[in-house]
Amino acid sequence: MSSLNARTASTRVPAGLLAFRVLPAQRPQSDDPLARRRQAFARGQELFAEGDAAEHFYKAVSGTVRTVKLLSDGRRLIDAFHLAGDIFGLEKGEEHRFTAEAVDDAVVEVFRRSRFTSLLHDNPAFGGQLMSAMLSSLERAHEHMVLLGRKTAQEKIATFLLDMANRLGRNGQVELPMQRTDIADHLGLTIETVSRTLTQMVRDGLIRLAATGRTIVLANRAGLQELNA
Amino acid sequence: MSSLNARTASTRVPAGLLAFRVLPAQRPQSDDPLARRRQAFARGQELFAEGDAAEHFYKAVSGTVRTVKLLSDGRRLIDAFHLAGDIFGLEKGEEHRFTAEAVDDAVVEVFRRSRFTSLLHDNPAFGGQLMSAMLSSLERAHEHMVLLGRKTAQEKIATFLLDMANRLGRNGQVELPMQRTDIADHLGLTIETVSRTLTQMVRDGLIRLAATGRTIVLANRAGLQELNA
DNA sequence: CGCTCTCTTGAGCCCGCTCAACGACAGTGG
DNA sequence: CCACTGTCGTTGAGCGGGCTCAAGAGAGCG
Repeated sequence: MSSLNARTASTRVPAGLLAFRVLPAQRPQSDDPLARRRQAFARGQELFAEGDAAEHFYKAVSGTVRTVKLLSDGRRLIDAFHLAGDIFGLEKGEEHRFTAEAVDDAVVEVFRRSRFTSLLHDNPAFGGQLMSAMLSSLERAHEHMVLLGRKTAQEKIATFLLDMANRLGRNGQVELPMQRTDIADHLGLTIETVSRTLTQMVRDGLIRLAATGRTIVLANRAGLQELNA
Repeated sequence: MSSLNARTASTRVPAGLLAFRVLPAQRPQSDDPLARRRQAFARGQELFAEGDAAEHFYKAVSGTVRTVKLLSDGRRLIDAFHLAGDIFGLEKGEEHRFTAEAVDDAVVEVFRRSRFTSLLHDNPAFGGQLMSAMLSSLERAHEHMVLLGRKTAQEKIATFLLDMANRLGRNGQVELPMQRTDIADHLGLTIETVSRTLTQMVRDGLIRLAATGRTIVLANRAGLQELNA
């Protein structure tokens, strides 16, 4: 690991897509106690960066958002992919601890954090929901630590595919929203290992790959489950 | 990785230590709204196991508690070491998602989870504290994912030592409460690699090891910090 | 049709793993 | 008192899974 796998996905975006749009809130009444609004982000666009003031937190509405941590030399880890319903970007301190970027075109609901503390008092039910979301996030994080620390490449990929299929799959197949680099940086692997492992899984009859490589058919779910350890 | 490092620390305990004691609460008035009590656990003793009903959650008072996840073949990952003040064991669902064991003789404060939801309503301040503890836990988990997924053995050990020194250290030295196996299973390494890396750090003048190997002097904190990436 | 981005595939290497042995203690019992 | 036993940590030798470096094939787009 001489260069320590610091290759990072180019996140450049076609210039025309860079401007974001503030969408009208679903119900734009101004007395919404959560002060939420909707916002759309184009593929590759940054929602917020590590170190930014954490004035807002977010709930994914559609599309996919990745939260990213970087080491000083560029090595990258994607903590999580956030799909519809997932809450992210809520911080204890005053700054965001990671960067959030749109994996594909994504729409999120934006909440003001300043309302957060008062909300816990005025609306304990909302606090409970938030606590529940935090606990889910923590569970995911713990599971992912086991994956990163103790699973083989094959097991990592199998776990990842089953998870994505559970969250996005239809009829035994998944359309992955992210590219190989993102998968690698999520699983603590290199892009080459991800590619090779998928190819091997095709040979083993566990999955089938569509032409683009983004659509994956789970040909042998039981076989994948065995690798899920 | 043919046996995939499934060697696990023996957690057997001298028979005489196995009985635990329920300590008198600090202020044993029965109107404590948090319904807390204190409990002591001997080295190696289990607080709760993965799959147990999650009726309580815990706050470490003294000593060290590890939370552990196991794969089916015995591979082990220690999510975290919990020291005085840390909250752990709070679940979203009805079951504990990991096992908690005392690393050394430890005392914890035990909270009833059944009080949890009502507490959020009756005592929003407590809810805020709990939320804050959850967010801290999440931050730690995210940092640890970067370590597990992207750091080298040397960097993992350096990060670990600095973290433990910040939490437990005095006068530039730390008395580690856990054995090498625990360190390995926390960092996603083997016990041999932990041992070899520490030895190499001694050779490099970064640290000094006491005779027992548990006490570590940070001889060159700046050097360790550089490895912290 | 050239340019860029993404993914795949090959060849070879190295970091951290496996397997193995040993030393230092602590506890235990004859 | 010392032999016996189990635990914990260290060290050595050798291997292999996943990495690095490199090249090339498709797909999408201006």
